[in-house]
Amino acid sequence: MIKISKLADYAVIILTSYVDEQGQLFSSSQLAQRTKLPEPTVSKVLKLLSQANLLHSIRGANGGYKLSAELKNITILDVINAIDGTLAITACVEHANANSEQCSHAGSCALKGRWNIVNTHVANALEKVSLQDMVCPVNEPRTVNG
Amino acid sequence: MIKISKLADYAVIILTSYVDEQGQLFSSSQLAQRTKLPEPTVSKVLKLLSQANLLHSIRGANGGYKLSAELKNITILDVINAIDGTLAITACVEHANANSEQCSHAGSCALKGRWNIVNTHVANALEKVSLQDMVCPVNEPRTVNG
DNA sequence: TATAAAGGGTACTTATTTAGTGCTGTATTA
DNA sequence: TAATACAGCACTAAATAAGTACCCTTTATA
Repeated sequence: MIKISKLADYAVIILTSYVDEQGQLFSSSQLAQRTKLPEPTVSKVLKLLSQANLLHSIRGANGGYKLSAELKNITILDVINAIDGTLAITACVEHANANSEQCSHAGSCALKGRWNIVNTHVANALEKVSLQDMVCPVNEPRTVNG
Repeated sequence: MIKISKLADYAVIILTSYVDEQGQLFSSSQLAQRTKLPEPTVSKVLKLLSQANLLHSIRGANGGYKLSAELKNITILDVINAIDGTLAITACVEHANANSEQCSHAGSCALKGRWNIVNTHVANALEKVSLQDMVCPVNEPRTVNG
């Protein structure tokens, strides 16, 4: 099954919880409360998001996290890259990115590098949806060109 | 990490191995030899592909499998659907398809149903790539509009 | 008509991946 | 300097996927 990890799902929930207070600073415990997700998990996600510069962190007392950009400028692809690392649809693509090697079937495999096409297509698709798109009401007209 | 299952990967390898003999009938052991994949696994994949009508199976002695359609008319989405069931990017989408229920965070979750947008985009992306696209040489010009 | 070849289905075991948790360290403010 | 909050690392447990084995059904051919 091709699916997005739960952590990436949580990340979207956490980030979109800023929707009406996009300049605000929230601590990890506040975000856990607001999203009703377990705090240790929220904390883990927040760390990953700040490493990827989707959130800006402020340490010390009264610290917390705030958005580095507006929700409309953060894409689902950004979030997935932040949580799971670079998008890699199959092992072939993964290895190709990591160490320029072909997979173990390279010799007999007619698909050499072909999965990259699929990977690019999926990345493009994920890049077309912003977090703002994820949060706006269903009955509100939107334009997302597939 | 968002990735395609190995079985789906194998399925693509197996199906594309027909490329120069698209009308031919091959037994599972022949296909295992040709693709250099383990026979039990090939056999498992073949069953799934024939259940999804991507392959037509012929039972009995001298039986085997042959393509139900030309490679150019089979998409990556078809293969993934055959192997993994209907594409469902997140648990939300999965449940929505299965039993019309919202996920456990539905009450507090601002994303209700929104993952469907992403799901649709990814499905569209996967539908744009055919097995023929996966097999033709890299240096041969192709047109795949992302 | 018996036998062998080949697909069909199911269930089980093992391996891999992902999720979740906890502990310790560092920075900052009151 | 004490309290608060982020940072990083490592470990455990749970879920998922992969691989394998077994027995059943179908059909061609001797």
